[in-house]
Order: sequence, then C-alpha cells, then structure tokens
Amino acid sequence: MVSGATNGSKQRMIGQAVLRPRQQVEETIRAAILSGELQSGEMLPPEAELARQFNVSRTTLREALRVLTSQHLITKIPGARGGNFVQSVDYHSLGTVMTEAVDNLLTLGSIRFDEVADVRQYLEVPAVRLAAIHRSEDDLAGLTEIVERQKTASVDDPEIPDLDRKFHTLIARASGNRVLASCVAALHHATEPVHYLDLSPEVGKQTVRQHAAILRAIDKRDADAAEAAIVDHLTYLRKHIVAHQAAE
Amino acid sequence: MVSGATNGSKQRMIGQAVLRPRQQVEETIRAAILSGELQSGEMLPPEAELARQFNVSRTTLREALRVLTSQHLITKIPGARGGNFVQSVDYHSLGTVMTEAVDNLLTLGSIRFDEVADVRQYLEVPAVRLAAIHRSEDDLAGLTEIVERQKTASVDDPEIPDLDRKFHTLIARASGNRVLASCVAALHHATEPVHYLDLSPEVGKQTVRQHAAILRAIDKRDADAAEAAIVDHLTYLRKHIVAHQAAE
DNA sequence: GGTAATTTGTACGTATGTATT
DNA sequence: TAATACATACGTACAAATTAC
Repeated sequence: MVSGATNGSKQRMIGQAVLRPRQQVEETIRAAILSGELQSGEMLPPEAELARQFNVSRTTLREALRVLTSQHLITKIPGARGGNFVQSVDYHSLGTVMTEAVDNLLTLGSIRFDEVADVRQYLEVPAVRLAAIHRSEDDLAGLTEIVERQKTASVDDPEIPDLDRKFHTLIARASGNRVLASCVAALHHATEPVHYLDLSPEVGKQTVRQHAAILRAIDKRDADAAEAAIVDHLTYLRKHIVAHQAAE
Repeated sequence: MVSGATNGSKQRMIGQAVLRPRQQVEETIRAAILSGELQSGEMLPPEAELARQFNVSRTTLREALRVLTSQHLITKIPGARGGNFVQSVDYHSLGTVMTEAVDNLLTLGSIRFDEVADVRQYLEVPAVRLAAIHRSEDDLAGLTEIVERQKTASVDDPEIPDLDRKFHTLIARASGNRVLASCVAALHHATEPVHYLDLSPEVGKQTVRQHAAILRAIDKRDADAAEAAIVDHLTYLRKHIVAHQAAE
C-alpha cells in the first residue's frame, strides 16, 4: 500500500501522478491566471472553442471552470456579450474566502464567537497603530465623513452596520498592510451580525463617541492613544454582546 | 438598473431572487451539511439517485457537488465503494483556504511578503503568550520532542521544514484559540518556503536555540519571556530572509 | 488472479435560458 | 420584434477506478 510518492526513500522520482482531464484543464487555466498570462478582466474563449483547444468535452471544461469560479479566479456571465472572465485577484479575495470559512465554522459550532473576537482584537490593535502613523489625508477625510454620518443616523437606520463595517475596514486599509486589512474585514464581518442585533440608542451613542475618539487619535498621529481608544471600543462592544447572549 | 434587492426603500420585500437549478442544489446540500443534518463522514446517495431526488440531471448535480468539493465540504471518491462523503469541517479548513488564498496572492504579486510576515508576528506574539498560560502537559511534551529532534537533525534533513511548521502550529494550538491557530498555521505556511531555502548550518543552529528558549519560557509559564523569545526568533528569521532576497 | 458489480468521470448531441444588438 | 451569441441544463452512453467475489 506504500506509494512511491509518499515514502521517504532516496529513489529517483520519475513518474508524475496522472491527472484526470478536468484537473489538467483546471491547473492549466489557474496557472495561466496566476502567472499573469491571462490578464484580469480578459475574456476566455467561448466554452465550445476552449473545450476544442483542450480536446475535452464541454462538460469537463465546465467542471473545471466551475471550480475556478468558486475560487473567485473567474466569473461567468451569461448572455450575448457574456463569457468567462478573469477576475482581478487582489487582497479583497482573501477577505472573501476568510469570511466564508469563518461563517461556516461559526454556524457549525466548530469555533466559538469569542475566539473570533479575540483574534479580531489582536489584529485591530496593530491596525489602528499603523493607521495613526501612515494615514493619508484621504483616509482621514473618509473616516471623518463616516463618523459624521454616524452622528446623525438614527438607531433604526439600515445603513448603521454598513457604516460600522466601513469605519473599521478603512482604518485597517489605512494601515498599509493589505493582509491585515483583509483579515480585519473578514473577522469584523463575522462578529458583526451579533452585536448589531441589540443596538439600543445608548449603545449607538457610545459607539459613535468611541469612534470619534479613535478618529481623533489617528488625526493626531498618536498611536498610543489610538490603541487605548480601540481597546476601549472593542471591550465595550464585547461586554454588550456577552450581556446580550447571556440574556437569552 | 436599480434592483429591488439592493435599493434602500422601505417597500416590503416579497420576491426571492430566482436561483438556477445548480445553485439551488448547491445551497440545499450546503445547508444540510452546515446544519448538521448531514453528519461528517456520512456518504451521500449515488449521484444518479441524488439527481433523481433533486429532479435535475446528473450533470447539474455534479457541478454543484464540484463546487462543494472545492470548498472542502465534501470529498469525492471514485470506484466501487466510493461516493461523495461529507467532510469534517473543523477549524483546519480555515487554515487551508487561507493558505490557498495567500499563496495565490503572493505568486500574483498582489501582496508583499513582508505584509504576510508582519501579520504573522501580530498573531504569533499573543499565541505564545496564551500558550505559556494555557499549555497542557501534552503540549509541553510535544514541543519538547520536536525541539529534541531538531537538535539532532542535520541541515539537509528533509523533515526540517516540517518540524518547524509543527513547532509553531503546536504553540498556536496550545493557545486554546482555534481561529488563532488556523491563521498562524496558514501564514507560517506562506512564509515558510522562502526561508527554508537559505538554511545554512549556522541559521539552523540558531533557530533550534531560539526554539529552545521559547520552549523554556512556555515551560515556566512565563508569558513575557515567551513573547521576548518569539519576537527574537521572528526578527532573526526575517533578517535572514531579507538578506537572502537582497542577495539574488 | 480474473471477472463482475458499483460508482464516479467523461463525452456528445440537443434544447433552453439570458442578454445584447 | 427578431436575430445572435453565449451560458445553462438535460439525457444517454461509455470510460475509468475500485471493490468484492
């Protein structure tokens, strides 16, 4: 039962594992995208033509394309001017797949909410520190506008969760670290639906006040104050989520 | 061009977006898995039977299954006693998808290496601190064994990178936070191939020494010492990666 | 060791849905 | 409205893989 691919012997490896047609097609297209041979936005040949090129059936080709689609490497657009298009794979896709995975694990009960919240805090603290140092004037203007709109929004305004998300992700983006930005965005998304459920007027007011404090620290380029402010904010939020969860 | 699903009007939402057959099948099976209705390890009915149940063609069913497979929710096994099996979706799957995404972004050049390395450090520091506090005797024994094997391994031993990976991920697991563990494992994987290329005997020796220092701190449940040791270690590694990259 | 049985994998022709012109 | 070009879906047949006898 020992295969040559997995034993640790020093024998020369000659054979390559035989790949099924679908997998060969998939890997070839993936490599073409990741190598830059296929530019983002570019349209692939029609499926019939592409199947002919690979010398496989359209069924096989479509299964390969389907996998690449689910991995956000291409998008399929039906209709006359439609086709299979190479997606721009930027750091946002990391946030997307993380969000999907964390959501799955949370609904399955495979991870606890506080595990996500903890990691979120581990990342948001360095994020605000870096944002305080590296923020551009545009970042500052964006954050200011968000906080202003939060001040005037009523508690039942449907865009409140969206504003909160934008505030935190914009800070993470201002850090200059795109991996950090994606992780923060994903973890924020996962921890968001819960705490926006028990949004009382009082909690809303406090949140805006805390956001304003974070913004002031970033404005003054004061990393220490920014860290203190975000810790304050996250601690406050989690206390209210815990209270909410314990109450039901 | 404004769709009813996205405008912010207060109109009552009645209509549900029409889903294509493939998507309906996909969502239904996914929901069954995530709700626990389908237990992990369980085998789905044969594709022909399943297609009959959904009243779709086997082609359509297979595209749905292919997506779920690429998302690690099911595995397909060909052959007589084969079939489609529900995968155990634990926190490891988060690490898997993160690894894939980060690898893609790195080869595409959409993110820089140091962005990944920075985030890795943001997470490994709290990870070792928590590990120092929560570590079990089993964790300690496991870490000790790894370090012992690293002491005796020669530089060209093929299992060296594996030992390094195990050391860092075991620490992250010992933290008790599974999200943290997955993230650390994924980011470690992404930052690994580079620094194991220029593994000189001297670097190898220093690495083992630093690992031993981390282990001692965790043994003594000294979080501060553990933090200092891991920062030391990561700083050392990154200096050598920078040196290696600058050299070529 | 060979043969049958079971299940996934692939092929192909056709029909339908969808969006643009 | 009709024509066009593409993805989507269907049904059947066959190939390949694996197990059981």
